Amino acid sequence: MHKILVVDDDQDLRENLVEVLTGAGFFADSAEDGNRAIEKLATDKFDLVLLDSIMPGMGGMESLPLIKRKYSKIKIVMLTAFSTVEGAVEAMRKGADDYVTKPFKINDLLVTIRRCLEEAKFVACSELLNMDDTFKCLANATRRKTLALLKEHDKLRFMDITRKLDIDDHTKVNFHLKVLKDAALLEQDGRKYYQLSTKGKKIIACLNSISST
Amino acid sequence: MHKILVVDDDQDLRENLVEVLTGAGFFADSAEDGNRAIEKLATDKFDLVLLDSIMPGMGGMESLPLIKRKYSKIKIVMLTAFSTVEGAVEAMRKGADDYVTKPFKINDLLVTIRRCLEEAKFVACSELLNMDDTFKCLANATRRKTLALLKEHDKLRFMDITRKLDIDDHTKVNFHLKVLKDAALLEQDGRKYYQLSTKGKKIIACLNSISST
DNA sequence: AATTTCTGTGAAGTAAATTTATCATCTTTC
DNA sequence: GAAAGATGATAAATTTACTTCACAGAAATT
Repeated sequence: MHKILVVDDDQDLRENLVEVLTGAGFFADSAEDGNRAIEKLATDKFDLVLLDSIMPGMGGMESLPLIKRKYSKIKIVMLTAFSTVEGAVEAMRKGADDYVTKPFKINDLLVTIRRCLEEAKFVACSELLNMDDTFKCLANATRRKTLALLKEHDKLRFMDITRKLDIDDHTKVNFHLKVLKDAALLEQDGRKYYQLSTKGKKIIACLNSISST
Repeated sequence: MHKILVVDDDQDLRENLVEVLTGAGFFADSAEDGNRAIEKLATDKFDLVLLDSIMPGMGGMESLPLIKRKYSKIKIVMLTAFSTVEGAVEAMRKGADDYVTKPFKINDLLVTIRRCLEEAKFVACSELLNMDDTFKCLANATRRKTLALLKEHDKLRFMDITRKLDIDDHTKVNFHLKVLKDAALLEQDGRKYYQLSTKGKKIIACLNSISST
């Protein structure tokens, strides 16, 4: 069962939402401002936070990046009364997963919540642990360099890669390309050009986010 | 020099923007709808796309996900006249990096553009290639499992880890913990509890994003 | 104080990954 | 159609990663 934290200074709305969410099959708890929310998040595990943007004490806009940074997998839906395009854009830039304007139809909110949770569907660690080939592949600098090359040049032929890697023995490159192909990080088109597969692109994007932050 | 593609059906605005952007030190080109934009992106490399949301032919909302999926590293700033909160949220959810409402002050737009490009600043591949220890670490399933365990339990002692991994020879676990520690993915506090380091947390978050999408 | 559990080291052996070397085929190009 | 370069398979040699074993001090239990 998914756990949702409702953060709003309006007690009526808070209690109401908790009731509705409970009725909709969620576990729901609530907090009256950003500080209390962060406390609750520290002790209890939640899947999603409904966050009011303006509250006495710490507001949603302030607590949003704090929460997102610490609990990156928790989905956050901003709930706001005085909504502007700028505010929405800022919230999304800060890491909100969705943004709902008050007053809202409760059904719309439920749809939004379900969609966010669906996106969060987390292959936990079981799948992560099965990515043995992928990680073994990435363990080698030559192969990572090859991926980087293909990221930059889109398509390359065997000897292009060999030369760009500055490796004189082409059979060594051949070995690594095979490993990469077996791990499905790259593929060859009809003309034998090597290119990143979808999986490969995803990995590269991810790796860049590791090293850049 | 950064290359920017202006996509708008209004010829005046298009030419104007290209001129201003060129004056501001960018290379700028333009396209009059989504289809033409996608064509231009296929032949030429761009760093950022200014995308009008409503155009005859393929609009920005339609082309946005197509562009983002194919060229994940290109930043996209939506430019829109009839702007609503819902529209802004939808655009951001679809992968826009920012959202500007027409009419805009040219200076505000430049600020937005520069910020987006700054964020895109790509540690290229040099840094990525130096992460040898990190990747070698992740190449081993036992070590990944250890990271996953620590992600879940925050702090664990040596024998806790050994038992949870269901490994009878504790010295084997010791070996892997040492490798993880050397790669700075985890650390020990004064009481010898093992926990994820900042780097380790970042890596784990990243790995989850690989497997979940 | 004696005993068990926890935490760790280092050497030596085993397994796996990588490199090197040898050879085969397939395309272009002349 | 022969020569030259591009591509790739396979096996042996080497390097690196991993496991096992023997041992030992610290901390907790009895």
